[in-house]
Amino acid sequence: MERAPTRKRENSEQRILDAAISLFATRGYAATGIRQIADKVGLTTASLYYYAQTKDELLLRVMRVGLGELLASGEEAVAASTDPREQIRGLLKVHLNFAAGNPERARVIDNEFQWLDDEDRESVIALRDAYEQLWADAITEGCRRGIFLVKNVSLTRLALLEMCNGATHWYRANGPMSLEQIVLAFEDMAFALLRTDEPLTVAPAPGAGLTVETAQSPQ
Amino acid sequence: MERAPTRKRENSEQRILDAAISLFATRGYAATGIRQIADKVGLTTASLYYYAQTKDELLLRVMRVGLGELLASGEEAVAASTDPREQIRGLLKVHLNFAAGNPERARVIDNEFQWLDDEDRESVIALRDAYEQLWADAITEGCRRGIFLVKNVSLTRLALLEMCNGATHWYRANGPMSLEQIVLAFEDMAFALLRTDEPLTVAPAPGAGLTVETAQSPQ
DNA sequence: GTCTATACTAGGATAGAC
DNA sequence: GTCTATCCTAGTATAGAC
Repeated sequence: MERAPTRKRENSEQRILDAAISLFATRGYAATGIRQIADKVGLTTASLYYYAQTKDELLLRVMRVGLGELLASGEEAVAASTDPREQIRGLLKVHLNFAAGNPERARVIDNEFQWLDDEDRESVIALRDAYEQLWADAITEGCRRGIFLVKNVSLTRLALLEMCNGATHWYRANGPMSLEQIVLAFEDMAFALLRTDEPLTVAPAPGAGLTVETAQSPQ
Repeated sequence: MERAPTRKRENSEQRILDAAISLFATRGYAATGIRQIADKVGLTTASLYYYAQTKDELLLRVMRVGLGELLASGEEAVAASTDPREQIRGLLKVHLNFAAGNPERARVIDNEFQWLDDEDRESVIALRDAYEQLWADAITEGCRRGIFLVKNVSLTRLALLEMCNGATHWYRANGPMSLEQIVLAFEDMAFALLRTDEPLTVAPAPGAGLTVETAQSPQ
């Protein structure tokens, strides 16, 4: 029937979620009051309850939507190539775009899921695990083919993701490095990590043959 | 005169700090009530105020002590050798021992300094910066000598530290990897990161100007 | 859809007895 | 050194008018 209420609803709904993201990111979920959210949107607390029945429903929605997008983008990136190197490149781009493109939302998703109740947390962690599995699969497949050389897939995956998430702490849109430059820099670091060090542990004599292992099969 | 009050005081004081660390780590500073701290120690909230005049004085003490220890250990590790590789090895060991040896305290130090007032936060960040500078100096010196090859010292330092801090999230004392094994694995990853891929394809002219950026914010 | 008004709980902090 | 008792503020959430 009438469209006005719907338009209005979508407006306030999104504004409430945006305000929640911003406050959850800077003050943490627990320290954020619904009064603050309401103030930021320009509504009263009572009005918030028209859109969400509890405070943690807001958090849940932020996480479900965000992780859903991340997972979808990740799956798309992985599907774009069968070459593990290209898959990692794609995942890096997706992850850094996500982390730097909306660092507040990324920080909330990263840090606040302890506040969800058991059931919700489980469903959110399932999304996160599915996403991390994309990385694990690409790394494992790269190792299987001898393109990557890592001793411990899980440790490497954690190091890579942790490294990328660091960007949510220091990335600024108007900083000295563009997002493209950052992606390139992280590609360098990621591919450095994806080769085990052992073949390199002998310090190269300067000037002498700086033989660097290129990606090659172990046989 | 009497020693009893002193002994008593030191006992409760440490117990209060330990309880605060544990609660700040699992629930966050803002979501932790002084009533919870008091309950955990077995005192009343009024008694807490005998030891600390405000809640954030507890947080400040945790951070000052912790970062002070970390900085001292870091300086010791760096002083133990002039070889940047050994310095990095020492810093890795110090950092991982700190992060895994008391992950709760490490998480508090890492995540909660936003709650300090401006003056206290400044002094705490100065400690953290001094510690991070140890890493930056070791990396820079390694690059100067042509031992390390990194494009961006700050980005690499951040990636390394972020990677290590990840251990506070997943390390368990009774997990499948011992702390020694983890240190070794991180040494591999760290030294992999400290050589960028690209410059290695060209043998660096030894001693010649391998111009390396000095420490600065990565952006 | 948004409001006013309000219920109820828990927060940090203090005074003063023991 | 630790307590009881209490102040005041801010928290989430709800009822019901408009």
